[in-house]
Amino acid sequence: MTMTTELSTTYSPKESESKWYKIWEKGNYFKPKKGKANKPFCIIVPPPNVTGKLHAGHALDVTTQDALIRFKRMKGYETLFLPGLDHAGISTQSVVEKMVWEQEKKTRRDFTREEFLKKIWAWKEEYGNTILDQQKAMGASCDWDYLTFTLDPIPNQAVKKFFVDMYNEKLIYQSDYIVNWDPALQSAVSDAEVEHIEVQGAFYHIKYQIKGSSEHLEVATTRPETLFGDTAVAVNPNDERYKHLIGKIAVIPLCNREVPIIGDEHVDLEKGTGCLKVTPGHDFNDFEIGKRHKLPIINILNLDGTLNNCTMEFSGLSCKEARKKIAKKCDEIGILIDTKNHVHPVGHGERSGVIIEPMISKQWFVNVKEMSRVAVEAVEKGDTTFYPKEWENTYFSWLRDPKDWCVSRQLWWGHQIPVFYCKECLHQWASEQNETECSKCKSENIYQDPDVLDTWFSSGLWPMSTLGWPNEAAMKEKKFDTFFPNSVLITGFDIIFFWVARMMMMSLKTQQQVPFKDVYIHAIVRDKLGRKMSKSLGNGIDPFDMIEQYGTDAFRFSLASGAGYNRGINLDPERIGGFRNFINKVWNAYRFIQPHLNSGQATLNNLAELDHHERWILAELNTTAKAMNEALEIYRYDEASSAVYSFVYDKYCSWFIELSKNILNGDDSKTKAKRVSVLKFVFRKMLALLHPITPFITEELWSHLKEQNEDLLITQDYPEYESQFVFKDDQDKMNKFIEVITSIRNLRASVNIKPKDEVNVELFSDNHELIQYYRANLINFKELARVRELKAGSKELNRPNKSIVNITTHTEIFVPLEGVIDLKDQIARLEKELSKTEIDYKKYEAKMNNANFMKNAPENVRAEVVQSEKELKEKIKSLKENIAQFKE
RNA sequence: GGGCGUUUAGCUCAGCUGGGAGAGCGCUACCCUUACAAGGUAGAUGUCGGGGGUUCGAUCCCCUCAACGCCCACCA
Repeated sequence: MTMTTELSTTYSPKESESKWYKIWEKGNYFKPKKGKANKPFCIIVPPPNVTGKLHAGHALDVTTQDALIRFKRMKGYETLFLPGLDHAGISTQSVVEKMVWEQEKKTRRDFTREEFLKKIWAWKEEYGNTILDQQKAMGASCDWDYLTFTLDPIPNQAVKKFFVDMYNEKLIYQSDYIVNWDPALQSAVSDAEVEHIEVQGAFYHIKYQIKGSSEHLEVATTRPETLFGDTAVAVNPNDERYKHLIGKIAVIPLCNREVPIIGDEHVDLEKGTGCLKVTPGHDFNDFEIGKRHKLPIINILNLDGTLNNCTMEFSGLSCKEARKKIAKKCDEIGILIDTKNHVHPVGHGERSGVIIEPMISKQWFVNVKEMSRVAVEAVEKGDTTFYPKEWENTYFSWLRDPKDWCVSRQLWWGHQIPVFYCKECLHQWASEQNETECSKCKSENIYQDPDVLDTWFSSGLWPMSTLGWPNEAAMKEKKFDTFFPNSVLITGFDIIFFWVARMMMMSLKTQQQVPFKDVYIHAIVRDKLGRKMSKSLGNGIDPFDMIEQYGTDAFRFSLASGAGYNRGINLDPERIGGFRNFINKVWNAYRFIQPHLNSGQATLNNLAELDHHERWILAELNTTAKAMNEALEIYRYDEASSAVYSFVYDKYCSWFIELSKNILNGDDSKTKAKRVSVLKFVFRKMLALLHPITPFITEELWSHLKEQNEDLLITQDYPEYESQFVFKDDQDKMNKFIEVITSIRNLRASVNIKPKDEVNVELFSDNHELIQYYRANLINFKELARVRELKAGSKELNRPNKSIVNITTHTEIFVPLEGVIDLKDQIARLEKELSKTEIDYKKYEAKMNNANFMKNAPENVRAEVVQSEKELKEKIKSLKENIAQFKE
């Protein structure tokens, strides 16, 4: 008895999505298991910020990573997809500070450190997991038992170990150095966290008097307010204009401090006036000049960026206000010579958005010189490969010119720096333990460095710490040796410096090997007009809306179809709608075969029994499997998607299902059973091919198609290329069949024959094999082009009189008509075809007549040209003969 | 200032080591045909940014110009 369930004509994603995710997760399907490939495969999720909400970029992360994980899992790899969360020091602390201010009108300084950290932890517990739920909604097949937070004990242990080892090697050092100071955060930040933005400013030309002389220097500066910090004036030693002044004394306006005039090559003769005020405390270049000339350093700023008490009546003002007032005052006393508009780049805090002030401050630095050299070498040697390869340049450009990494942050939320100070003997030491007494004098009067480490310090150790390093028991439990190095890192290009480079350095330093074999840099998701998604533009696409509207599978397919070696994906919700339709197509293909399922088998026992169309669809399936395997191996999700899309739509649905209808509706039960088996066999393979990209609908349909003893689709074998399914001749013939059918349909449409009305068709060919083939396919012409009677014969035969005609290579298609035929129309159509064909033909003819081509072109190209030339010639002959006939 | 990238059908983009240009969406016409109107059938559209070169042959390689975008860079 055939059991049929009523199925809706449209697929509704919601139910199957939540259903299958739970079944997979509860059934431990996401856990690493040894499979037939007997190799590990591990991807670690770039940990999203706990402040975060899933955005389109994360959705792309999940899609590309999960598709690969599912693909490899099906291929029998021991797969681990490792999830995590990042404490994101600055962002998270800021969010909580803002919240506390709104709720209690208090700043963090109104609390003790412990009290405030408690608030952040509470916040993290409450909101931190939403993004994980969203990843689950995207279908991420992570082993959630591996979930790691960057502040968990093991990452903390990793951070301490790395820091202490580096400290003891003197590769981490403390120094009074000029750093990027973020006045809003009141913390140092690293170079990578500074964004240079072009702003409209001005060059102020100010007169600096020379002591004991009537001469003066004209200094050009964009920052007159820093003149209180000037400790020299510099000119280029080769500058004829000023050379004679070197060694003399200049007097700083307003404060009348006397400073030397020095010569330094750094000064550009062309820029400004060629005369530079040197402020070593607040400018990176000046700091270097100061070092070279042993100049004193004067700090003129408070930690919040306002001017301090070295600045006379200007103290307490912001730089911006002070600049205005100082310029005004200089003007009043007649030393402001000129003000010129000037557009120049100014560093802004990546997180805070405020202007970064270069300031001298005692901070911790990592000496990255050697580590970056090793990291560059590893990629040059190919230990790690970037896809697409061009991104290696970006990676190199950062690491080949390394600056020491400022890692201390004056924040509370993060890994506290494991350095201790003794108040008694002033001893300083680093330790992985929570120290209670001085390691030297045993005094208990000690304290730990209050600062925390840059968030990227713990992120850099992520591939190791998530797998248990440096805790040996944890490493064993988490199978460090199996999953490290990871197989591939998938992320966006915006964090190549921040993250990829640091992981490379820190892994090579601690493990003497690279952290991952491949790095796939995916595109940045933009809106449909190619603009960055941003709150201010309001053009953000919320993944949850997309899932709600179109279903996760459709959303994943859209992202996959846009993910190749490109830099941007312009995501248009309408496109997702298109893929939703595709998903629905799969659903309906299932609805078509569903009533017949019981009469067929899931396996094909005897390939020799298969008919032409069955061999054809298997060959097409095989081609698709090959293309998908190859594409996914090299992160060409776009190619994989388009291959499977075209197979499902253009091969299976448009032709194979159509060609199966007469068999399924017929009486020949043996033929029918065979056809159902093939439909089922191919459908099952098709689901497997699709599964990595669209896991939910495929698992849903698999549950209807699987045998009782079979497990879920997520564990089934991924279809591979198989030589037994190569049927080249059937593919060629089928292409011919499709061409002729299309041609008949075209003729019907050209004279408005109703879809229901039948026509007679006569085919004339110069190819005997084709004639036989057409004759054998009578029933299919009937089905697909509403043909009543089909004659196929040699071109030697007479053509029917009143007909409409199309000409293809090797075949003339005649549809005899009863009524009046518009000869003009007919001739026009054929002549259009003729001229097109002739243009084509001439190209080939020219080649054949080109001795150089015949001499130089490779054999296969030549053969192709010869073949095409022959076929086009034949077609032209047909066209001409028929046109002549109609003109008579 | 340095570097990278992009420019192909109305829109978004493929086009692998050079052999004669493709997809999706959109558009037009006709169809509710017994899997699917979230559908079917047929159809239109390209000086492959401009110019030059290499080659038997260039969307693809080289040079050059142009437009757009991104990244890096010490605020004279």
